[in-house]
Amino acid sequence: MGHREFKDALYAEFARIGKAVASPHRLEFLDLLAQREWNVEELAGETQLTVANASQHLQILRAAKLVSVRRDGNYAYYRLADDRAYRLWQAIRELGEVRLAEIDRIVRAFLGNRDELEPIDALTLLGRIQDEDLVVLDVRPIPEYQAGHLPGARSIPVGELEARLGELRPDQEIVAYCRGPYCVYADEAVELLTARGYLARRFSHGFPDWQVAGLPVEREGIS
Amino acid sequence: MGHREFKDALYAEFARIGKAVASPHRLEFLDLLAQREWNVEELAGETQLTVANASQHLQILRAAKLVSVRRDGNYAYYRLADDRAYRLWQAIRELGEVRLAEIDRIVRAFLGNRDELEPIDALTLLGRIQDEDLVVLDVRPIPEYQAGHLPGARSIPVGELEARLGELRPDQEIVAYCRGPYCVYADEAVELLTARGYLARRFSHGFPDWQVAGLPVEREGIS
DNA sequence: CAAGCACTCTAGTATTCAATTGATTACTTG
DNA sequence: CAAGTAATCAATTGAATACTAGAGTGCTTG
Repeated sequence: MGHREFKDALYAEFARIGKAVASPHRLEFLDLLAQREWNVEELAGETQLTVANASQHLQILRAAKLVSVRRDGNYAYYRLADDRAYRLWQAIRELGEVRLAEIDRIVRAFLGNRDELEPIDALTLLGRIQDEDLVVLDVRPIPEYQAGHLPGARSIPVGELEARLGELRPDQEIVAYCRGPYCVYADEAVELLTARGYLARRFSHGFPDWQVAGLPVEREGIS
Repeated sequence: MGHREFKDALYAEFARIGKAVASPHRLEFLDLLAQREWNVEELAGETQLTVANASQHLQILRAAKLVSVRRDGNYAYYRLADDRAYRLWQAIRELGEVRLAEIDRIVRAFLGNRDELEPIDALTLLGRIQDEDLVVLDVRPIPEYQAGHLPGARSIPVGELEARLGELRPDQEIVAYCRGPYCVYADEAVELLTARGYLARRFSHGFPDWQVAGLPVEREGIS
């Protein structure tokens, strides 16, 4: 084997990982799988793909060792293989921030200007997480909250927030978070809360970023 | 714009970055561009692609904002856009290590068992880099050494090493490094040096990893 | 300003990939 | 063990991508 054949074989192997993240649907899968484990039907429903198509994308992610699967009866539960897989998605996201032109245009077209929401970063939030006058609010769907959440966070999925406003004290500051920096749930929650007179901000990132940074997490139990 | 259209547009944008790293040749380009800036002909020669083909791959990397270009007369000099681009390649490489089965098989088929070469990590090397009885040896091609190297490193490209053994003192320990963990130059150097009775090891990573970790680097000048 | 050079673009072809459809497998439960 | 369900596989279609060859662009130099 010559130098060239060696390099070709090596880079071809790495490119299998690259190919795995070359599809929009597979990137969305990674973002979802970072929240909790999902079975194929759930993922297909969440992303509006057919089950067969979702399954095939999952095979590709699995072949690249980005996700792993656990079988339980009829169900196949997929999850991220490890932190490295999430770091790859993080690296792509961070590069996306450079592409401000396109991505910011897309985000703003949907959300308006997010800077007004005064995002709070992880370390600042960590420092204040025990404060009595601060409520950390997990606005993701309940299964994702159950699979892991910020310490002391309360769960109110964004769709139920309006109906459950009574559970929140107007004298407390609220920090909402969701799946990640490009997830809109927390933005929608902050917008609603602010309109109703609450002092609300969003955590700049999401639960998986918090977790992969090695910060403390809580599991189980609805508050 | 509905939730789904928003997400589709967003992930499609991120997938452009994923697609850019879905090709073996483009990954090799990233590895090379992390060493120094190259013009199109040089890259095409190094990777044995046609100039037109290399140019097209570079356009794709540029569109994904992974590389930037500087024009000087007839020449177009390409370089990595920033550290984030290298971190993406790092993330892919680290995931590759999980795929031990295939990649290790490829590496071993070419290099034999590398564990015998006793790699030294960055922090250990940093601690000993001033030692009188330690020589840090950059075995990459000279232009890459000139574009930046470890502090105090001496440049002997691996192809010239055998002829220039007289420049090395047998009583000094030698740490060789090259482009990165999957570059073979340092392995070949260590193999040659060990066979000739020198005490030689390889740095576990490469110059770009050292640099992106924020460790000190030197530029210019051949020693 | 003509010739040479580095690079890029355009077309054309071969290949690979994505999504759909329908069939099949693997497991569970009555 | 038959029926039902979740997931996967196989085959097909159309779209996207990779590579080549040749033309074209823009800069430099005699």
